[in-house]
Amino acid sequence: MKQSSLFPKTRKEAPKDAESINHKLLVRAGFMDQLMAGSWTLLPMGWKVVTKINQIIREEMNAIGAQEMLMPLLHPKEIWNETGRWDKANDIMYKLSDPRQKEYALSFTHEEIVMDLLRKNITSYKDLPVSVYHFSTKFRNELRAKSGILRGREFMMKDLYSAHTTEENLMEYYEKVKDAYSKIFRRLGFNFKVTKASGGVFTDKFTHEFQVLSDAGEDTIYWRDGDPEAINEEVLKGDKKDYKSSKAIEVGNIFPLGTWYAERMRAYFTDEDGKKKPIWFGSYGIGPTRVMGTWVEVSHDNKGIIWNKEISPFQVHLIGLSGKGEDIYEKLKNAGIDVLFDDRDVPAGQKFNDADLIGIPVRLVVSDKTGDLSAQAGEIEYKERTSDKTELLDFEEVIKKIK
RNA sequence: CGGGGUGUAGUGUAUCGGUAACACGCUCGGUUCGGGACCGAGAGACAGGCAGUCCAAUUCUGCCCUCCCCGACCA
Repeated sequence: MKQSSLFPKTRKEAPKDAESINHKLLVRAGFMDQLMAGSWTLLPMGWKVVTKINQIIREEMNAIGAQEMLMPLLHPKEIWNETGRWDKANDIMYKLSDPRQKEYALSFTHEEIVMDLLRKNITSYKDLPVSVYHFSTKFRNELRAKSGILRGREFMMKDLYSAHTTEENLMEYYEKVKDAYSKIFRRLGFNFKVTKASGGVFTDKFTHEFQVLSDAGEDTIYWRDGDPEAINEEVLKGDKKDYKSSKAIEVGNIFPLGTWYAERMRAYFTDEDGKKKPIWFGSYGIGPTRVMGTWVEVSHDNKGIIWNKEISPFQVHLIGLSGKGEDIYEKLKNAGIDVLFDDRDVPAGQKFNDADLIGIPVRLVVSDKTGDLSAQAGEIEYKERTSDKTELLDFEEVIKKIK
C-alpha cells in the first residue's frame, strides 16, 4: 500500500474532547472515526488490525471444533419474549418497530437465536455436542458510552455458543474454551488474568472474565501470587488484605449457562434411554474492537502506538526519502511482505513522525544516504518501533528479519 | 439517568455586545529534502439549533441538541 493513497491522512492533533489514549491515538493515526457517542467507523488500517485479531480468534475457535457461521442482527420480539429477556434486558436493548407496528430488537447477544437453531435441528444425543460462533456487530444501549472504542453502543463481537448433553460435558468444554481464550490473549501479547466473576443478566452462576491489566479499565480485580485465577471485585467477599489488585479491561467473558435457556425455549434432545432432556448451554464472547482499543491503551509511548507483529496493520513501514524506495517496495511486495510505503512528497520529519504515530513494528528507510539496491551496494536502514537502534542491511537480511 | 464541562473554517484555538482572528491543514508557484523546512500568493465560517433582550448578539438570557468527564448502570 502506498501511503500517498492511504485513506485517511494522519492528524497532528487529537479531537479536543478525546481524553482516553485509544481515542486520541487511533483517531490521530487514522484507524477509526467517530460517528456519534459510542459509534465508530473502522477505517482501513483499523479494519486491518481487527481483521488480524479476528483471524487469531478464528484459528483458536476452529481448533476446539467450533464452526463459524453468521446470524441476523434484526430479531423478532417474540423470540426474546420466550426467555423473558425482551423486558429483562430493556435498558440495554435497542428496540424498534416497522410501519406495520411489528416490533424488533437489534441484537445485543444471540443466545435466543442459537437456541432456536438448536431446537429446530437437534433431536438426539447423537447430534451433540455442537459449538458454533460468529463475528458480528452487537448493539447495546449503554447509558454512557465512553473511553474511545472501549465502551461503544455498536461494536464487534465474536460470540461462541456450545450445546451439550450433560453438565459435565458442558463444563469440560467450558474449560476448553477457557484454555482457547487464554491462548488467544497470549498470542495477542496481553498481560491478562483469567478472573472469576458474576454472570450479570445472563446467569446466576459464576463466569470467567479475561481481564487485561490497565488503568484504563473499569473493573478492579484481585489476585494472590500463585493462584490460577484472579477475582473480580464484584464477587470478592470479605478480606482483601492478602490480595494484589489492579484496574483491568474486560476483553473476554465466558458463561456456563446451563439448561435455563433450553427449558424456556423447549430445546430438548432424546438421550440414550429415550428420555427427553434439556440441552446444556454455554456462551463465550470476545470483543475484537475493544481488544484493539485495549492494545493501544497498554502499548504506546508519547509518539504514538506500538503494535506488535501479530496485529500490526502492516508488517513493515517503508519510508522513501529523496524519491527513493519504489523498487524496494516492489521487491518487498513480491516477497509477500505486507508493506506500507511512504511515497509522499513531504519532509522526512513528517514521515518519521507519522511512522511513530501509526506504530508499525518495523521501519525501513531508503534514501540517498542509504544507497539503493538498484544502484549498487544496496543498503536499507532497519529500525524497530521499540528501539532507537538502526542498522544497515541488505534486502535478504531485511526479509530474514521480518519473517 | 443524576452531576460537571463543552460547542467558533477540515483540525486546534483567539475574540467575549459593533458583524470573526491565528496556527496547522488545504490549493497554486518557487526554494528545499534524514525528525512535522522556507518564501510568496490564495481558497475556506450565515460562530451547534431555536427563541428572547438590545439600535446592534459569536458575545447577554432561556430552552433544546451535541460531545467529553465523574457517578449510577453495564457480558
